[in-house]
This record gives sequence, structure tokens and C-alpha cells, in this order.
Amino acid sequence: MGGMREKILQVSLSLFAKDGYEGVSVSDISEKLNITKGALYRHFQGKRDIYDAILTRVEEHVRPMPADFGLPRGPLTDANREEYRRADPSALKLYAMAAFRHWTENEFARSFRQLLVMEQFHDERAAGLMSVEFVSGILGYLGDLLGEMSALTSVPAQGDLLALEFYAPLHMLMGFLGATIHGEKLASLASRHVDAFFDRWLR
Amino acid sequence: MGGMREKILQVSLSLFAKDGYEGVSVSDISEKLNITKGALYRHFQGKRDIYDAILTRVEEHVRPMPADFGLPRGPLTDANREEYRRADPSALKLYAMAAFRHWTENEFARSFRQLLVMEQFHDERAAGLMSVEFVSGILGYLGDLLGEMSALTSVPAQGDLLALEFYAPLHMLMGFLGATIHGEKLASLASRHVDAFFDRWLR
DNA sequence: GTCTATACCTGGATAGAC
DNA sequence: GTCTATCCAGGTATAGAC
Repeated sequence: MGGMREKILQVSLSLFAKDGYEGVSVSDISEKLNITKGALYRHFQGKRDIYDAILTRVEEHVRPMPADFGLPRGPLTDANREEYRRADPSALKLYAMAAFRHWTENEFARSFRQLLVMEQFHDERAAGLMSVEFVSGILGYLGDLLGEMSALTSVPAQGDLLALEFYAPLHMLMGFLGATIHGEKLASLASRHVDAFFDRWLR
Repeated sequence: MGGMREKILQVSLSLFAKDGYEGVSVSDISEKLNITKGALYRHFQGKRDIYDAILTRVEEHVRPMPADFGLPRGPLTDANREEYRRADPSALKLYAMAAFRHWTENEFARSFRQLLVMEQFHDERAAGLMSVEFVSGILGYLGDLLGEMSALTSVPAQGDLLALEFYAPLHMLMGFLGATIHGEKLASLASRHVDAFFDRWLR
């Protein structure tokens, strides 16, 4: 069959997400695929190679991006400051909820995020991805965006604090991976937060 | 020397926090202590036993508790509802910042939290501790508290949402374990958030 | 590309002398 | 209580037939 490389990546990710990189052996992976270890080594050079391929895969993977919702792309500069200032709050709402649903509802994305949470401490590359995708990267962008947007309102506010107050609840809810709360209930809480944030801010 | 058991726990925690439970071998621990594996097994029955002892140790460890700041203790009931309603916002501020500083500045506490973040997915007990100490447990308590407190204000609000908006930024900042931002800068951002939250809420 | 078989190593854990 | 020596299971990875 042709898609074996693909299958290996999917099965490996699901195992890594559950037991961590060190907790999964090449035997575990090959057994779940009903092939032998020897066969697996025809597709990848080793266990680390599989892990690396998963990270690369996700870096290239399609996910909701600010630009898809008409929000400014790239870091804040003097050239695009006006675009940042005139960004549409509804667009930000839509983007935030789309990203939230992507990272909580898409199976591959959710497993991947869980893997990052575990591996960020042992692996530089995982740490970087975690930071860019879910922590400093987002906070920096939202800080610039909300800071500039609020410059036009009656009560200008500090971007970094606004970004934290807007994003942290979503970040925390994304961490409820299959825990106490799930599915629609999670999304509804996220949505109530986003609405409440904008109601308060734009009042 | 007498405190060997103690030393083993500290060294093990620092290694576990860095490399994860599976990533640390008994040899690693004994080497760092300059004793042999054989000697180590006189103090603990095995690697798992060391890990369990660390969790127990922290469960018993002193940490800031709501009651230390005059806030209600125990779950909300009809009997203590009045106490919840009349809780002092300043006390909640002080408690929140004390807990934040404890979990970010105390070496043992910070390593332990990092360990929980990694092991919550492989270990029931870690998952439970994480949930009670940092996620559902806190959110539940704060939800009840803020919900009841706000019942006396001019604009009653939903406790669960208030709790999320108050606590999630602190939770997220606690995750910046030695990452991009550190030390005083972290605490100052936390403090600005706490102040901003109450300013907005009690206005 | 998949199999069987195997080399090689590291990890957890124990035995027994001191 | 600490040492040396050792066992054994399980891990990664490779070789070579089919």
C-alpha cells in the first residue's frame, strides 16, 4: 500500500501524544500498524526521524491564520500601522474562535498540541514551536494588534495586558484536552469569553 | 550522612523536571549524588517509589491557602454562602499574588509544577493533582467565590466566566517557566492584571 | 517492502562482600 | 549503608532472505 509513511506518522503521533516520546517504543508503533520493526526502518531512519517528520508536517499544515480573516499579516511596522489600527474586531473574534476550534476539535492538531506541551522541556524545536504558536508569538501579535486598535478608542490601553486578558482564557481552555469539560461546552465557554471581552472593551 | 533520603528527592525532582520521568535513569540520579545505584535502593524501593514520594511530599507541603488570607475555606454550601458573599476583594488579591509568587519563585514548587505539566498525561495521580491544584479545582472555587461576591454588586455576573478571566492570565504566566519572560517582569505583569481585573469589576 | 533473526546497549533491579 | 558485580528485560537498529 502506498500511504504507509502517512500511516506511520498518524499512528506515531497518537501514541506520542498519549505516552510521550520516550514512553513509546518502535515496537509499539510497528505492532499497532501490524508490520515489523524491520519494515518500519525502510520508511524512516529511526524513531527520532519519525518525531521530526511530525513536527515538520505540522509546521506545513494548514491552520487558521490572521490573514485569512482580513487581519494584518506580519509584524507591526510603521508601514502597516494604519492597517493594525483599523483592524475589524469582528474579524478578530472569528479568527480567535476558528483557531480555538481547530486546535481543540481537529484530531491531529489536538494530539500535536498535547505532544508539544510534554516535549517543550526536552526539545528545543518543540519549545520554539510551542512559543511561536501558542505563547509568545500569539501574545506579541495580539499585543500589537489590540494596542493599535485601542489607540483609536476613547480609552487607550496597554496592548500586552489586553492581549493577555483576551488570549489567556482561550489558552487555558485549550489545555482542557479531554479532561473535565469537553466538546461543545468548551467551545461555548470560549465563545462567551470572547463576546464578553469585546462587549467590555468596545463599550 | 543523615539527610540522604531528602537529597535523593531534591536531586530526582530537579532531574525529572528537566528530562521527564522516563527521561531520567536511576543511574543519572545516583551519579549526580555520587553514590551507586545499589546504595540508592537502600533508601527507595525503586524509581517509581521516588516519584511517588515527590508527589506525596508536595501534597503535604506548605503553600498559600485561601484561608490564610481570610477567604472562605471548603466548598460553597448554604451554611457558608454568606461568608462567600462578603469575602474581601483585597484578600483575594493578596492570596492570588502570594500563590503566584510561590509557584513561580520557589525552586521546589516550580520544578514540581513543571513535572506535573509533563506527567499529567501518563499518570492518574499527576493528572488529579494538576486538576485540583491548577485547573478545575481553582476554577471551581473562584467561580463560586466571584459568583457570590458579585451577587451583591450592581452588575451580577456569571461566576464561571469571571473565574476564567481572573485566573487564566495567572495560569498562563505561571507556564512561562524560565522562558522568554522572567522574574520580576513576570510578577509585575501578573500584578497589573490582578489590579486591572478588580478595577474593572468593582467600578 | 516486508519478513525473521540478531547484534548491541541501556535500564531497572538484586546479591553478597565489606 | 555503600560498594562491585551481575542478571534480565526491553530498547534501537541492522543484515539478509524472500
